[in-house]
Amino acid sequence: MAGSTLEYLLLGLLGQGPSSGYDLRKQLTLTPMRHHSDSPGAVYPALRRLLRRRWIDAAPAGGARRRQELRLNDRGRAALALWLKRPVTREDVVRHGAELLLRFALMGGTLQPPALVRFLRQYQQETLAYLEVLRRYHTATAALMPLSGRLAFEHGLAQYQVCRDWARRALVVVGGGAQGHEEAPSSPDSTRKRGKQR
Amino acid sequence: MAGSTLEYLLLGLLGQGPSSGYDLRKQLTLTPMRHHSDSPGAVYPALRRLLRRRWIDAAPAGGARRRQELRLNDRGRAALALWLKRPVTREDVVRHGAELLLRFALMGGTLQPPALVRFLRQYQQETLAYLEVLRRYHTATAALMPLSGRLAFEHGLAQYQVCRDWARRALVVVGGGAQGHEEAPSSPDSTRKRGKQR
DNA sequence: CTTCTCATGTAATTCGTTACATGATTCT
DNA sequence: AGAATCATGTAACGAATTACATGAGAAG
Repeated sequence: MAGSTLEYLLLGLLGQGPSSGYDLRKQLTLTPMRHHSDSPGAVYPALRRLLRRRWIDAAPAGGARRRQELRLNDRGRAALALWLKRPVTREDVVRHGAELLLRFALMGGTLQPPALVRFLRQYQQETLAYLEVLRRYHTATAALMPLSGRLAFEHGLAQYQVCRDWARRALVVVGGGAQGHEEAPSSPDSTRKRGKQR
Repeated sequence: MAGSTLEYLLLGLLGQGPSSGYDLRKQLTLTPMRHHSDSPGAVYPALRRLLRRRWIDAAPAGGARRRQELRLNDRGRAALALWLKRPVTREDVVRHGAELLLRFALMGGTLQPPALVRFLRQYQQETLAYLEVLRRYHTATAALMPLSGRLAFEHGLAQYQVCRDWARRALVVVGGGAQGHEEAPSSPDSTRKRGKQR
């Protein structure tokens, strides 16, 4: 029942419309943000696992070439939604940041805005808590670390600060920045805009 | 000859002094920045691979308990240095960022400052080139992406902007910020917690 | 004297990587 | 005709994860 990240990525791509294994691979190849492999030895076995679970269906596609059209079915859609709606754990934030962002990216296709807001709230909360841990550790041990170790640690710190800032901004964009629990909307600078593009 | 990231991490930890498998696991557990597992099923097999390659030596440690003291030997030191001095490729920057930072963190123990500078120069160059690719892709396709996809992509962009800023700052700190090109005024450019784009 | 921590491992499973294999079709 | 691309796979291997196993000393 589990499913790897690559499987869910393929599921999400198929959620945008039926495709073939070959075209899915091409999408993985051409996307510049490639955390995942596009090798046939990864993609095709993953697709067959999805077929075995009946999360997708295969049908020979019209055309001269040997080609299978893969299509996300209802079971697959449900499995994908279940994955997307998983709670954001500390473990996810610490060790599977890329997977979390993939989940968020794929949410737009099927889930409604409130689900995005829920995700971002949890993401923000766990990120803030983790940042606090990191900061504490940093002030406690920075003096003892060798220079390169300290710098590397500070790189990690900056990465999670970006996560925090991004979550705040994303909450504003998707419309969950103001209301909700314990966030006093009386302060007018909560919707402060920074770093707009274009 | 290959070696996994975890193996090199263990090698690096042993470079700071002999230890036992159990203590190595504890170090992995207690570090807040844990990209790696501390499970015995990962650590002990990795240590046995290192033993098989004769990169470390084992000796029963004095004391009442059953305990092995593992010690990095010359072959292991050479293998670690070889790994640390590997060139920074685009592939590394795109898909193995955490491994790169681990390499940098472990450099402080054995390599000299010029090696750190070389690493950071390559890191900076590849990061800048990759950022250019990402930026181009972003301006070309941002309008077509769904909202959550666009936001996730911008998260990735911000991550690599942090990498760029960190590399610049690290170069200044380790003393390689002046040569080559660009400026290096002695004024501390505390690029704190904000990556902005033009 | 039982429980906790120390300290080391094994087994089953899963997945990704690398490399190779195979035809068919389109291009030149 | 030959090369490139399309389109799908397989095989061998390495490594991580989870869960379980074991025995001994320390602590209450």
